Amino acid sequence: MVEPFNNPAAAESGPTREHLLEAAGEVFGEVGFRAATVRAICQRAGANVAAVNYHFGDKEALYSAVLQQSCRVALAAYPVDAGLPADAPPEARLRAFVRAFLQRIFSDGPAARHGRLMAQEMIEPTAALDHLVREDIRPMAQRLAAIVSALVPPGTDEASLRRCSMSVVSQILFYHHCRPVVSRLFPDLEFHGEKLDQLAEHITRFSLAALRHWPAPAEPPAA
Amino acid sequence: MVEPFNNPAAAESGPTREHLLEAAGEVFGEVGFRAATVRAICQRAGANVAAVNYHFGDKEALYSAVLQQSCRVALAAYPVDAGLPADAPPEARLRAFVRAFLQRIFSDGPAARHGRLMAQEMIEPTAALDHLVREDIRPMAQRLAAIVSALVPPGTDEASLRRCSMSVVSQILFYHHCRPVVSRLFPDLEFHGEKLDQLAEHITRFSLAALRHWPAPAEPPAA
DNA sequence: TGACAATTCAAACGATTGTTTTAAATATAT
DNA sequence: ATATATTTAAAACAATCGTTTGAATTGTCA
Repeated sequence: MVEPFNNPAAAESGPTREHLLEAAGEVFGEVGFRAATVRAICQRAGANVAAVNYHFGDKEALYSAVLQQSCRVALAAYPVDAGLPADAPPEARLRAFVRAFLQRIFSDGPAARHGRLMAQEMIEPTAALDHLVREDIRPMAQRLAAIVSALVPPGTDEASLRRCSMSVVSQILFYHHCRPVVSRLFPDLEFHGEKLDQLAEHITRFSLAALRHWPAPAEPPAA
Repeated sequence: MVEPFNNPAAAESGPTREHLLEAAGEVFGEVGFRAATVRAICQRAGANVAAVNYHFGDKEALYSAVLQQSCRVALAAYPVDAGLPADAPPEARLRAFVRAFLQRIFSDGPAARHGRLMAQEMIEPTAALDHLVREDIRPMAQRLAAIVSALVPPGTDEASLRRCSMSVVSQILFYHHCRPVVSRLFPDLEFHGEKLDQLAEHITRFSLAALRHWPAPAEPPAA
């Protein structure tokens, strides 16, 4: 056996594999999948150039492993409900959702990598995205939908509900996805500490104002 | 003279240069700056491999030219105010702004390229972004700020105003920037014709509901 | 037409990419 | 300790990249 990368049991072996995952997370997050070179990753990991192919098969398999691990790390660091009971008022749950999401994206630690990786995945989707949407993003979207559903008038149709959910997340993701433009337009903006909390508060208030005053569903046309 | 690319007067010479701009717009829009190869561009333009360096100097200069031209094309195809008088009611101006922005991004024609190029510029900003922010994005941001300013209560502070503007554009850009995830979550969503108008209407209503009731009373944070 | 500039072309250059090879080093088990 | 399997290491591979070169071609004006 000279290629342990397809051995599921060996997936937790050796420190080199861990170092590669760590280094690859940094490099991929900094320059993206395509611009990242296995040589740069291996150098940062203190490993040989052949280490990636030996431990993971090829560059893309390493990237896939990085993406899934970074998602786990980010969600573990900043849980969706931030320790809030499921029966808390929807306003509080929305506020917690927005805050945790922003922190997950703008944190300094390794949790921030996931945000950068996802942003790059939006430009050049890889096969790893399907797995991620199925396992992590869809459940999160359903959680938000539940919160939004408790805020809009009862009987709001499904399509409006989905669009309202997206109006909420869009405000969160915007500052991250469009950071190059945002920081050029407003160089004084910051995205950590108290400033991040203020941003979360703004998004929450804006969304609450819209959702609370969302027009009641129109009368369905008689069939 | 064997390098006409730095001759401003020669910038409008020959059909090859135009073909290169056209082909480069397509290729850059499809795969991004880094993944695009000058060979692919030249092949699509029916030109020699050396044509890019001859007419533009290097690959990045060609990209810069493409980015600026695509911005002009997109703004010409879908103007910001959509032929609306400046003294129209702010609600109508917001609706026109949102609609034109969405159409600019999701159009099928060459105007759509600009959206894709900008999305990639968010991931890997090039030197061309500074010029673009200065010349096109900032004026557009100020137009939106004027509309928003007419909708929120007078005396709203500058920071809130900026954040509200961003809450509006964020909803527009979201569907474009996160399309890989959105279309995996909701495969039935479409972004053209009537569906696009409905989306514009949603974003307008959501934003109007929020802005008209700004500032919304914040829920006291859960203890 | 003839001279000169502008443009195109095939070919190659130098650098970098992901990956493979082959052998040496290390760990593990008998 | 010996044999076996696992892991590391240096070197090279084949492919592709942006760019350059120098000659051939085309266009232009006297």
